[in-house]
Amino acid sequence: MTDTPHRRGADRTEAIMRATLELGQEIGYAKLSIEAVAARAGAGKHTVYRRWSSKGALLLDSLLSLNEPGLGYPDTGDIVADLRVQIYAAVDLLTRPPFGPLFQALIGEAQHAPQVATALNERFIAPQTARTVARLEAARDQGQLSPDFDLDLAMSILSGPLYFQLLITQEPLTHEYVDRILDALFTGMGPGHR
Amino acid sequence: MTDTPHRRGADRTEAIMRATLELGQEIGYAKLSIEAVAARAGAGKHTVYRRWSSKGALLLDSLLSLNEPGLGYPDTGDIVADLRVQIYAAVDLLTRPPFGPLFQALIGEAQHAPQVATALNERFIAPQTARTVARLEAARDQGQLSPDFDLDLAMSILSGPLYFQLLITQEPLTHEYVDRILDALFTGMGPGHR
DNA sequence: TGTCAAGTACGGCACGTGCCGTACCGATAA
DNA sequence: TTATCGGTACGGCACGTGCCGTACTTGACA
Repeated sequence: MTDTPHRRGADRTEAIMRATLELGQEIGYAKLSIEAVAARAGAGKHTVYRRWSSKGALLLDSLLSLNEPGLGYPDTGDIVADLRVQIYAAVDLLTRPPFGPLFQALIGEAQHAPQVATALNERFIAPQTARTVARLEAARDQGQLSPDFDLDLAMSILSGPLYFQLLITQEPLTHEYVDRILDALFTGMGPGHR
Repeated sequence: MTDTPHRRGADRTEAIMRATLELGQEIGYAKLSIEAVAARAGAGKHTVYRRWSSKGALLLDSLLSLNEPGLGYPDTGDIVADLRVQIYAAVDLLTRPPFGPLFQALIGEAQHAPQVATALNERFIAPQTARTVARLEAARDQGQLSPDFDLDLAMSILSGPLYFQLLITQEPLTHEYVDRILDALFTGMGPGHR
């Protein structure tokens, strides 16, 4: 079964995505070539191009293939604790190889490939955002947040600084940093402006 | 002056950076090639490679050459109003062509070119951040903010969501959005968590 | 159920193209 | 003279496509 040549369909798809992740981890996204991926997977270039229109599309599928969603998105009734669990999980994912570095490179690619940007948003960012907003909304409906609490803005304040550190300042993402953001969002910046 | 062949030094540097910005605006960063830049500038490729080690380094210099700092960073005594002016200016810069789109592409490039990332941080992000933090620090020293006000965290909350929209969700950056972030930071998320 | 022909996906190879980064050349300026 | 310049040529690499022979799948027919 393993040696049989000319396997088909999902078989090849998986082999190619696996090769993409392996090579990406070994040599980095920048040096990754479709030719090398095909060779590693024991596939022809046509087979790659038939399913993916670009290196970015291939990497996005490859990354999503190893992201198991549904882990760690609880609703215990404590909105802050639940959000902490969600965002810890997101930070862990963004940090852990091979997902983290390759995902970061994919965001980079998206900056000059609009199709990749759209796909990345629809298939990863938006669902992740939706889960957090849904949890916030539930808390608001249960009276734990004020009725005029701005869900989308809260979401941006939770996510923005994380991606800012990941993509711009390149400082490490830590759970402690997440705690500080949650503190600022829900209890304010110290006594704050006065 | 225009037709004289074999001009030297800073003359050539400026012509090459101008060609980079022109071509970048016309065809986008992804399709921009050193060869095309050299041709447009009437320069040899060697002259480009002598001064810049990569396309990213060239674009960074080109972009910085048209960013005139020192505009709109006032200290009127009103911290919120002053920050608003600063961040409006930053948003305008990030939005206005040719700077905006090319800068965005440069951040993308930085994701898989560490040297570009470092240079981008040192020569653009860090100075910008420092100005904002300095203004916040002055406000804290003057008693307008509480003594334990977290300057760096505030900076992240101000910048993060902006870059998140610019790089990830690709929604338009507006002054109104800046206002909402400032509101959240200095007056809290509605009555907020309770 | 068994056979076989048509259709499809495949691996492998070769091709032309575009851009890379380097090397060399003759011309021009300091 | 000497360093810098524009221009050109070069080898190398990866791109995306076309073609070929093979292996697998499908389904009609007996």
